[in-house]
Amino acid sequence: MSIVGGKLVNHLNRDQVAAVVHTEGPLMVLAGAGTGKTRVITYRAAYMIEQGIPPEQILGLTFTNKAAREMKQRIYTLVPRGKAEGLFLGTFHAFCASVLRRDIVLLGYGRNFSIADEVDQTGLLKQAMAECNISKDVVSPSLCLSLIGIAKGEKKHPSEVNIYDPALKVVFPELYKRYQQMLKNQNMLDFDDLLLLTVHLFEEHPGKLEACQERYRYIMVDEYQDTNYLQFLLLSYLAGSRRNICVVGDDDQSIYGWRGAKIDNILNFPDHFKGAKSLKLEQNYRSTTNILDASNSLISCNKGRHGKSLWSECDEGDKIRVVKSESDFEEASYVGDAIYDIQYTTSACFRDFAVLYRSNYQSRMFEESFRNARIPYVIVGGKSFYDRKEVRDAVAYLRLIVNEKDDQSLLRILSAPPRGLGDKAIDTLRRLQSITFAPMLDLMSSGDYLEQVSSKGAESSRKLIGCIRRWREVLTTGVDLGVNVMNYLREVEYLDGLQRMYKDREESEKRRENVLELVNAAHYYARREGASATLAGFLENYSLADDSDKVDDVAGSEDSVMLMTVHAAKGLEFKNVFIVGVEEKIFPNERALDAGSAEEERRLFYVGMTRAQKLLTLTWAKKRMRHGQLSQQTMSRFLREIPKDLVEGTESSKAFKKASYEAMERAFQNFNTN
DNA sequence: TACTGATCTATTTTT
DNA sequence: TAGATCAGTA
Repeated sequence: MSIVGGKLVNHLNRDQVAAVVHTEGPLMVLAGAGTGKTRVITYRAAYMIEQGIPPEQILGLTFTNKAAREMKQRIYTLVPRGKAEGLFLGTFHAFCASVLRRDIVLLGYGRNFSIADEVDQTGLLKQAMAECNISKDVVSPSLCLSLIGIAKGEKKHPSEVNIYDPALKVVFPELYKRYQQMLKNQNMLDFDDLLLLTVHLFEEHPGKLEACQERYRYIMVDEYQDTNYLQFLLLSYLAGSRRNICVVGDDDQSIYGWRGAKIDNILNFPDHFKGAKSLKLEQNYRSTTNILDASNSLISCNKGRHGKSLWSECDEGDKIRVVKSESDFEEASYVGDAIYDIQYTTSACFRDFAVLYRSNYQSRMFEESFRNARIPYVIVGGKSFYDRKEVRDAVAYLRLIVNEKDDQSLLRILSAPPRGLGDKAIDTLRRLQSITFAPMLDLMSSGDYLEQVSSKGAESSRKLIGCIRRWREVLTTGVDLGVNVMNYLREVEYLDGLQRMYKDREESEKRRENVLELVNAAHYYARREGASATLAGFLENYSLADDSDKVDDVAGSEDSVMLMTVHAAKGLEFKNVFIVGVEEKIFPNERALDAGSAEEERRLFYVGMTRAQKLLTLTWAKKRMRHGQLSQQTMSRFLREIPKDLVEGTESSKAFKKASYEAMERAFQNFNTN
């Protein structure tokens, strides 16, 4: 029982050790916030390797690439050099993508499939609605998409999905079918398909499943509370009769129910895997006892929990600050002010602070305030680099190279930059496709098409297609990826086209830089992967990159306050945390309440609270602009659920005065001592 | 076809 | 408030 010479017990507490050494048979570890969940997973992997289990037999599944990356790094430091080689540690989606890249041909798709993102999905669905003659006034595309997601996540036939809207109920199965057909025609998979088709593959080709079972004999799953039915199914298939499956999670931190996560998976694990050992980790190493007690008492308002109570050897610490402001504006300036104030008293860096909110739009007020106060900040999530229009356009050009059936991408680039191909050309393509079912890219070089568009359109079509075909030869080799991507984008007239698309000089330059940033990413990717680099591989990386991946890009390099949603903050910790907008209808979110997710909102708030190590501040404002209108706000129910004796209440205007008074006093003292 | 300005409307979280 | 969409014009 040793890890790199030392005894396990020197690194871990009793419960953690128990989890690490239980390697055979099903195991559930209920790990509260900050109880060393990652430590257990990484030590467990290291321990197994040390026990002589070949690393390639270990499969670790996470929800984010970041979590996977961090665990991998930690495992590598725990075992002797080279000993962890071959271990698979990645997201569910990445794992499924890798399985499908090998065998998806068996399901009638091409191995060069593209992965549809939300924009592609919406485009596809809108087109499906148009073809089925369904007006978007009757059915909202976004609702429909989320229902499709739920249907897939629960592996349900479209007619089995619970739909309250009678109009949608009637057309849903048809829409679903059409949408799915369009995806397949374009050789595209949406995120849910990655999981669903892997399950199909295993069901229809048992040999493929057996091969996987044979290879991956030990399975570990992080954040098990966020798995949906498909993921559960996948896991139970993979675990097979060996049942060497270890899941780690926290039912109190299940915050993705709206995306189909089934908290029941973790609540019922002992039933699903009979004879499973179950362990609880309750010693928290992160927060002060005040923060823990407050969090515990908030979460205890929920029903249907495994029931856990976190404790800590840390001291009491400061009380929770609850700050009332007159307005959203005042709230934002208070937070800025408080950051400076806390910096003075605790010598904290900017990166020791996080401002957490329920919804992305809430960031704006704080951005302005921080800019004025000269506080460096980083916004995590929201409209990220990859979501920028010019980046997406550039990616569409690349996707078309890899997957010639990708009509979504073709439609995107047709008028970016404008090249005389507009509605007319698109109509023609659609019409032709409804007859021939050929990819639009092919149709564009057909005589029928060229005859029907203007001579200018025909000319630029020929040019565009020629260019794409030429570069396909070059780019699919994967050689000099960065350079070639750059030259392709130039030759296809995208880079220079930016100037025509954005006539404001400054703006077009900015957008050009962003595209070059993407080129750069391709370059880095190519360097990292060496000989195995392919354009397809780069695009897959891009598609599966998640929001938390973008955290370290910036966080490591600069000393900045972090602004993000509570969802994005899961798994992170900060010395000082501000949860802002703690008001009814905002946190808990109004629509979530309507949807009956009050308990999930509470768990979300719990996640936010437990991010704090030292100081937790909860702020709310009496008035704020909502939908462009002034609205009177009331304090969130969550504030009432925290015991009064753990709280120190203030009003921001008073706190302001107090802070500035203290700052003056300090300055005065400094003046005297110097 | 492409661009402009006006109007509408929706604001939850995202692998 | 701002983004998305639409209708009308060059």
